[in-house]
This record gives sequence, structure tokens and C-alpha cells, in this order.
Amino acid sequence: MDGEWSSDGAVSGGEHKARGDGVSADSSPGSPPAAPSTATSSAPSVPGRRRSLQKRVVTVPLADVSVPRPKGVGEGNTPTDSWAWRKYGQKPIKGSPFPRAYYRCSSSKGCPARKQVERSQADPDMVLVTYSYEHNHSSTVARAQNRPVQKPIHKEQPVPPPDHDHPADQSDHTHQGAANVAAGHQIVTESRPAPAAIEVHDEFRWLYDVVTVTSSSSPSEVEEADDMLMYGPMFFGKAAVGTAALLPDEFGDVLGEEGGTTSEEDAMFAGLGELPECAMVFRRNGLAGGVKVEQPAEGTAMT
DNA sequence: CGAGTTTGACCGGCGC
DNA sequence: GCGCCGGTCAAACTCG
Repeated sequence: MDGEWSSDGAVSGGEHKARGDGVSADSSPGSPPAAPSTATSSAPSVPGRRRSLQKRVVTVPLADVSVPRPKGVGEGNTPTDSWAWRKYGQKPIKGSPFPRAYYRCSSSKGCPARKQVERSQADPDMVLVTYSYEHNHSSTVARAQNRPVQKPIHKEQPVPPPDHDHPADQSDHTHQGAANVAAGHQIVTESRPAPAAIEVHDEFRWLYDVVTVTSSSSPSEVEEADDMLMYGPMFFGKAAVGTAALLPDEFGDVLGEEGGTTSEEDAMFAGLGELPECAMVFRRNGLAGGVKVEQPAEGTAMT
């Protein structure tokens, strides 16, 4: 199940860090990295192994994150997913003009899910979101716990303005995580109507509304809207936006509809091995997302 | 009042 | 062995 996860280096691993301050990370409310109860699936659980961490990189068009940001929402903010993320740090990265923000899932107390957000040096218009670990809970739970009200928690992703074309900035593949983790990470290309997704849909009703309205530009989108309700607005939101981003790997099929490179995608899939749940979701319709998933994992598709 | 964000410091891993 | 860099934690502040 680590197919999509790359063991790239320079990714966290500091979780094992038992600060000399005397404050053991163990006591930290959000330091489950050690070993989540059941979600250990993706968790490195290998303290001291900064390089063994599996991560997934997603490139999101900055446009999606260009929505009005209220507070100290920096460039590091990106369209989130159905989960609530709490920023726990930010650091300037060497060689990069943009700082990298560190987020951790606040949806669930012990959720090890984390993500790093940073502007792409090559494409300042793109935002690189690196996901580490997977959620050990479903997005439904997340919302239920943190978002009693149907409202976007993150100021970074406020409801898209009526004037905007990006209804749901939440274009993360993280969804997969929710269902995946819950399902033990096993991608089931068959069972799409994940209960979690359905529930999520309910939770995102407020979003769907927006998405549907804004994305109803063409008949095909109508269908997408339907899926939106099934898999979540974030992805579809992107589709609606119609960003020029590519969806390699997991989202490869999408290109098929977009008139993309099927051959290339095929090759990519060949090396993919395992696709996150989200992947299937994407493939389902081939929604064009503004999300680009990169495969930093050399061990995934390469060699 | 609670949750989230911001900033600085500390620690560990990795490279040289 | 040393230095550099990345990642995380913790305290304080701000906003809802």
C-alpha cells in the first residue's frame, strides 16, 4: 500500500523528537506518529528515520488558493480537503523563495496525517502539497468532530466568492486517506460508494451547493456534480475550475477525457501499483482536476 | 473560551 | 566530527 507513498527523504521524522525541553512528544495531543492505534498502515513508525517517511506530493494551482484569505493565511495555504488541518509550523526552505508550512490533521486527536505546503519554485503559480501519513479516521468523523457546523474551518479556504470560479478549493486527494485508512489502505476499485464519502457529501452540502452552481457550465459537468456528491466537492471543485493542471498517476484517466496522454498515463499506472481510493474516484469520471499528483517515489513507479 | 495561527528554539538526520 | 537543513514543539497572540 505504499505504492503511492514515496519514501522520499527530507520528510519529517522529527516526530520521534523528544525535545530536550523536557516535554516529551508523547504527551503532545497531536503526536501520534509514534504509533497510531490502527492507522499504523502508512505510519512510518520508524523513529529516527527521516527518510523512510512515505509521502505524496500534490501540485495544486495557486488559483485554487488565491481565494481571499482572511487572517495570516500565507502562501502556504492550499485548498484543503475534508479534513481540518492545523498549522504547526512554517519554515523557509533553502533554495526556495517560499516558506514551507507544516500542517497536521486536527480533525482527529490522534490522526497522524500531516501535510507540507509550499509554493513551487518552478511554478510560483502552483502549490506543492506533500502529504505524510494517512488519516486514521474518516473525513466524516473529522467533520463531525471539528465541524459541527457546515462551514469551512480553515480561513485559508473560505467559501469561494460568487465571483470566483473555484468553488471548492479543497482539491486534495486526501479523501482517499480517509476512506483508505479506514479501509486499511486497500484500494478497492470496485466499491466506490464509500459510506464515508456519502457522509462527507452530506457534510459538504454547503459546498456542493456552491460547486454545483459554479460548475454547471456544461452537461458533462452535471454528471460530475453527481459524483461530487459522491466523492466530495474538493476534487470536483477542481474539475469545475478546469485548471490546466495534469493528473498523472492516480488521476491519469482524467487525461483520457481531457484528451490527454493515455499512453503516458498507462505507463504511469503500470508503475503505480496501488492506487489510493481517491485515485479510483478520479478515474471514475476523469474529472479534470487542478490537482497534479507527482510521484516522488522512485520506488513506486520507477525501476 | 476554544481553536487556530505565528514565531522562535531545539533536536535529529544527513552530507561533507 | 562538524555543520547545515528540515521538521516539530511550545508559548503567545488573534479571531470567531
